Amino acid sequence: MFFGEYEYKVDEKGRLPLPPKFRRDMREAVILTRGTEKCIAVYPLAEWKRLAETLSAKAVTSASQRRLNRAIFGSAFAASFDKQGRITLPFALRGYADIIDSAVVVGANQCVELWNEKLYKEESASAQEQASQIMEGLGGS
Amino acid sequence: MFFGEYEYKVDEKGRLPLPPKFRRDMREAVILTRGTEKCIAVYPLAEWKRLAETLSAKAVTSASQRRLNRAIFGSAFAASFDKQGRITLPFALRGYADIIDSAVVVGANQCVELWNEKLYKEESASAQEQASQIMEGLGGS
DNA sequence: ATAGTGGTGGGGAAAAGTGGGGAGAAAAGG
DNA sequence: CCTTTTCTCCCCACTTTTCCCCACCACTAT
Repeated sequence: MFFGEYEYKVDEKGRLPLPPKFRRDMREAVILTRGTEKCIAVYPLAEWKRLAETLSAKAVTSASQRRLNRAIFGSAFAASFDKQGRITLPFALRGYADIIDSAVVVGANQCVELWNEKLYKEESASAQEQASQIMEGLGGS
Repeated sequence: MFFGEYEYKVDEKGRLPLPPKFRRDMREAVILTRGTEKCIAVYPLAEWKRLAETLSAKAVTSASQRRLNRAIFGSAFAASFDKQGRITLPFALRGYADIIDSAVVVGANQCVELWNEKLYKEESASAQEQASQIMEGLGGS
């Protein structure tokens, strides 16, 4: 289980360190994919395989099957840690998530998300607002 | 299992490099065919044989059998790697997929697809949307 | 104060991307 | 049928990128 929020620099070679706590649960390799929102999702290898199987099973027609394969496997990249605990972010994903020289690393339960700092602030602000509205409706404080 | 998305140049002789990770799983020769969508599908030889057998088994009448053979084997081309890890794309397939001087190489689980860059962006956008909808249903992120 | 842990940066070796040239085979024309 | 031309395939060389390792600085905890 991943949680917490950290900010790290991305160096000129596209390398990003992950918090030591996260590394321990990702000893081997990880899979990087496009997140549903404009971020990069990082899965432990085993976790991603389970997810991929689950998703593939949902497609009924062969046309949507192929599409799903493209979306799931096409946007997936393997990455491993160097001796300093960093992973190299593929250029395609950096462009998608708009991650240039720094990234916010967010624990999101099963996976870890990598965000552009500004985008993350907006996202978490609206998430906060949504949560507040729900609380209002519940009559909570 | 193939995954990831890469862009390579196609030189004047119609040669296209494949990512090293893909080559390892295609040690010998590969089969190129027209994809169902406007792309070129690349299968490892063994994988393609299995696929061809599976399809042939579905044909009941001899007429449909001949048709299938035409469709499957007619648009299939063998290709092998040169010392630099490149394959030469048949002109017929390049025209079909609109691949001129560059191509996007996409891992799609059992096979690899080759796309015109612009066409792939369109396709992957809608594929991504479809995947997101399915994920919503699963409650995943 | 010191040793250990973690973030940051850079350099060197190896691999991969790109382009061009030459030999052989196939095809076309005399 | 032979010659000539074109096309294809294979090999070689160069440039760029990537990967891995090492070193430095900051902070923390003992």
